[in-house]
This record gives sequence, structure tokens and C-alpha cells, in this order.
Amino acid sequence: MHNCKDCKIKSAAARNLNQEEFEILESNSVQVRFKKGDIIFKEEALTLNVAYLKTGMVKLHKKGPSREKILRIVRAPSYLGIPTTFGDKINHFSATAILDTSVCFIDANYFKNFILHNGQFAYEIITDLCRNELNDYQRYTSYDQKQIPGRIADTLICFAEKLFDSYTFQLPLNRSEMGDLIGTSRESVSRILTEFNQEKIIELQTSQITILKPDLLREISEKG
Amino acid sequence: MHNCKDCKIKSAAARNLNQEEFEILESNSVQVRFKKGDIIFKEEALTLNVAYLKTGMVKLHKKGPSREKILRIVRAPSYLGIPTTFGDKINHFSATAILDTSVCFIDANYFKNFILHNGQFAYEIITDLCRNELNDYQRYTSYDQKQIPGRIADTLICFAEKLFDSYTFQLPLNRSEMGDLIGTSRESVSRILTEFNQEKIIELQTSQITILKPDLLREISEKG
DNA sequence: AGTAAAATGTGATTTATATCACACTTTCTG
DNA sequence: CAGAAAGTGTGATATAAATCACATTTTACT
Repeated sequence: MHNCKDCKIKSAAARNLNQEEFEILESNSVQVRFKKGDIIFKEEALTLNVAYLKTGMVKLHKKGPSREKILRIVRAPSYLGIPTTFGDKINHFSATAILDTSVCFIDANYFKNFILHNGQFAYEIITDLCRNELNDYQRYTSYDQKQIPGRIADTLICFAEKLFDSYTFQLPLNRSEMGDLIGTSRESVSRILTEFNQEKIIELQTSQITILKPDLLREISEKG
Repeated sequence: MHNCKDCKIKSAAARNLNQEEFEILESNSVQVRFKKGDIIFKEEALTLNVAYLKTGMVKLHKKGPSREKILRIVRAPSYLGIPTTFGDKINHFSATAILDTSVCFIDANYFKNFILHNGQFAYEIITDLCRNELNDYQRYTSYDQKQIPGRIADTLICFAEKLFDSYTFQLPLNRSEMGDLIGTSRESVSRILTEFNQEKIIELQTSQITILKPDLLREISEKG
């Protein structure tokens, strides 16, 4: 059986659980591995679990009127489906691994009990939800008002600084998914990346990216 | 002094408070009235309060790279600033009354204590945050992929069905604010509304709107 | 009530980006 | 490792919506 108490990548919330609660957690959760491309949970399915992303990277996405929309990229460690568990019984979005990933599924009833009986646990879940909301507002406001080059510049900087901690990285999304994330077509993504490459702002080899001039990217991002 | 315990428009969370907690709430909150156009709290200011919208209607909005972005319209009763209180010390968005409004400000420390010591209270706050997040995802996905007529159709239906419970209502936003909400220019909003009016889908008198053909609007909304 | 200020409507023009079409390249898979 | 399938690059064209410009209407104010 897995050991949650000594897990090195506990959530901020789980750090507040006591001995007894850890035992409950351990016997009411399972850890599952997913490969890049695997679906972790699916829009419109019923949820009975809270998903906690222990390692790897995931896209949260949902069906839009004309195509798929990527809501947000999540890097481990992080909860994946709190809104999808407590906002409605049915998932309003899907989660798909974009890197090899391991996820702990926690029985929603026990998770709920932690919220009800452990104030610190609940408080950490709330701050987590709040921070996500603020991030989302920030991102949607930018995407809403920036033109495509600005959105791509944003995204590249975010990937480097928030997701990979490195200016060289393997893009975890293909051009079409990049389009779904920032709200444009795969062709436009392609064109702008080529342009950035020609202007030596980035070095591009299909999906391997090196950001050569982060400051210039930031400038493009700010100008919209 | 105001009376929270017998308040008829308590939040779902507050319904779980006990006698002692209501006394704490009563002596650590104030009720303030705002007129249409008044700022309730402002982006970049420090927050020490949770705002609860008791009556009226409010827009949550934030500065974007080129203009103001309206994040969401809130109808009473509802909390206004939970993410802004627990996500960061500094407000990431502003709240402005779009109708005459009354707001209760609750000392954030006491509010936090309710979360820590009253599990049902915390649970209700969490489900509220989750539902908002799901709504936001839904809305942003639509706006992202629909053309302007579809977004306006969406918005009109939402105003009628979610905010005013009536197919006749006074638009609480001017054309420019409508643009900030759906991500377009005031001119485009104006043009589309005129068009809907000419096609007798709505009846329009400046800011007085009657939806004549809700089904047609819904169809326009779906087609994007 | 009368004037100033703000908001709105609407045509003409420009522009960013979608779409279409197709060649090319990378990656899977047996 | 060969062939198929998926993904990518890039030109040509179409188009939705932004912007500009200005007349008109509505609202606010003393």
C-alpha cells in the first residue's frame, strides 16, 4: 500500500492532516500512472474522486462551440479537479497528460470530510482555488486584449519561467494545441513561431525551443 | 448595530454559523451602500475585508494591456472578493456597482477564523468558489470561440435569464462596457444590437431591452 | 429648462487573422 | 526500416471586426 504520510510531494493542504487522517487518506486513495496523451478524467463523466497531480504535466480542456479549448496547463504538484468535484457532480472539463504523469485519486467523500473537520486543510484548499482564479483572470484578460504575437510571447515566457524553469525546453503541446490554448489557429501559431525564429528571438527545432531574447519577448508581450 | 443572525439574505456559508460566531460577525462587519458607478474596492489596493454583496449588482473588472476588462457581473446575494482576499494581499481586480447596491465588509481575519473552525462554513465557501470557476470556464470558452453576434446573443440571454429573470430589462452596462465584457469595441456592440433590433429579435430603446425571440438568440449563440 | 458633456449610431477604410490548399517533415507502427 | 499517418510550414485569398471620423441622441448639471 502507498504511504501518504511520508510522501515528499504532499499538497500544502495535506501537510495539515494528522496521523488518523493520513491513515484514512492512504486507504481511500490510489496512485495511477499516465503516459503523454492519456486521458485522466473526461468532461461529462461523473466524478467521485479528487485528482492530485503528483508528478508530470497536464492540460485541462473542454469542448467549445467550434473546437477544443485548453483552459490551463497544470504542473505537478497540484490538485486537478477540485472545481470538477465540488462545483457539480459532472465534470465540466477533461484532464489529459501532456507528459508522463502520476496522479493520486482520492475518494471525494473522505476529501470532503477533511474539509469539514480540518480547518487548516480547508483553508489551504481555499487559498489554492483563489490563486488559480486570480491567475486565470490575469491570463484571460491578456489573451483577450493581445494580438497573436503577444499571446505567443506570453505563453513562451510562461512555459520557460513557470513550467520548466529553463529557457530551453521541449514544447509539450503541438501547434494545434497551442492554438487551442491561446485562441487561434495552428497556422497562425506556426507562422509566428517561424517569425520569432527568423528574428533570432527564439531558436526553434520543431518542438525544441530555446528562448534567446527573453526581454524582447516580454516587450512583444507588453505591446500586445 | 446591524443584525446578521436574522439577516434574510445570509450566504449559504453564513447559515452554518452558531450564536457565538454570529456575534463575532456582527461586531466585525459593516454594511455600506453604494450608488451605481461607485467603486466598492479597487485593484492594487490592500484588502483586509471580505465583501459580501447583499443587494444590487456589481461588475468585477481589471486593467488589461489596452483597456479595461470586465471579468464577471455579480448579482446579489454573493461574495465579491474571496479570491482577492485569500489569493493575495493586494486586489487583482476592482468591483464597481452597476446598480444601487449594499455591501457587507467582513474583517478578513474573522472570516478566516470561520473557515478554520467551522467546516460547514468552509465547505460552502469552497463550493461557491468551484461553481464560479466552472462558470468562468464556460463563459471564457464561448467568448473565445464565438464571433461577436454570438457573444452578444449569449450575453443578452444571460442578462435576461440569470440576472433579471425577465425578458425586459434595463441594460446595466453601456455599449463600451458591454465591449469590455465580451472583448470587442463599443462600435461593434452598437452595430450588432441595431441589427438584432432591425431583425425584430429584440426591441431596443437605448438601454431598455426586450427580447422578442429568445430561441432565435439562442440559435445565433450556438452558431457562434 | 438649457447647455455642456457623455454616450451612441453608422458609414468608409484598414487590418489582423482565419481559412484554404498543398508540399514537406517528423513520428509512429508493424 | 519502410510505409502510413500525423503534424508542420507557407503562400494566396477571404473576411470579421477594429479603427477612424463625425453626426446625432441622451444624460447630467446648475
